[in-house]
Amino acid sequence: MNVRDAAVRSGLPAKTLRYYDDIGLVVPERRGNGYRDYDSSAVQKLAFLKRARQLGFSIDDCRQLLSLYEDKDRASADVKALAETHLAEIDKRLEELEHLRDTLKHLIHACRGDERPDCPILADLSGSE
Amino acid sequence: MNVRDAAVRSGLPAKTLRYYDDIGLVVPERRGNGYRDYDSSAVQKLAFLKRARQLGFSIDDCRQLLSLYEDKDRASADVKALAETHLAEIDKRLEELEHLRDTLKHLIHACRGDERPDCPILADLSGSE
DNA sequence: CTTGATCTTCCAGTAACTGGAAGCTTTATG
DNA sequence: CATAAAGCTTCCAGTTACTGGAAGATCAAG
Repeated sequence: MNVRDAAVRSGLPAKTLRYYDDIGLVVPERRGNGYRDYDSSAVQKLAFLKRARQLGFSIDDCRQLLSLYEDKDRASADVKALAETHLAEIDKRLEELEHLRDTLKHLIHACRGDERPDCPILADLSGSE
Repeated sequence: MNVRDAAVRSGLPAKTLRYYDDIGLVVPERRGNGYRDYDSSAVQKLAFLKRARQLGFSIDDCRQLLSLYEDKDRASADVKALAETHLAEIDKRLEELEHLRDTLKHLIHACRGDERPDCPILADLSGSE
């Protein structure tokens, strides 16, 4: 099947399929005319990737997940370890963002937001607390 | 003062100062030998930028914040509006990440993580629920 | 046979730096 | 004073994961 159809079935843009081909993530067969030819297993991998990306896994993580997915002798422990590492990163990012949000909320709350120039937000940024 | 000293005082890497110069964010004077020459007001702006970046503002936001900072006739409402927009983006990102985290946690919890191949994480990714 | 839709590759741009190379200037040392 | 080390300069490439667009080949329809 052509790239467009594979794109529709996998839910990814055709551009992304070409990109995944370029980086060797999902490499389809080629027809005589040079067109990419995706079979159902390729489409399945693409859908897998879409979901994995939605879960925030990096392309590198996806590469490993994909090879675990295809390895019928895998240990689920390896998958779990990958996911746990990823979860830890998300948790870290969450903490950072929450801290950011709290600080910002605090500053915004303190700012009158009128036509006068004095502003606690700018004061904080300029380090003059 | 040279780029290194300005870097130390502002808390940013010298590379970043050169970058900020390139993009016209903080453009120092130049000495006869071509060396950048930062004065204390430039260092102040750099420190301001460091803090603003720490709060997650984009470079574009920083540009506006900086011009508001320098505009003594500014309205604090403008600063507040910028910050509120930024806060909304952070809140959105937080929701997304929290959703991610919950899904991942759920999947990880369901995975035995032993040497056997069956794995709910891969099952979810492959769409076979 | 021509038109229009798809396909191909390749280049550039995104955000905000960071690392490194090649080369000039200044500073420190013998 | 000569020289070497340190610090400065510019410029190019790489990072992440695509995305947009141009130029050109191919295919399907009428």
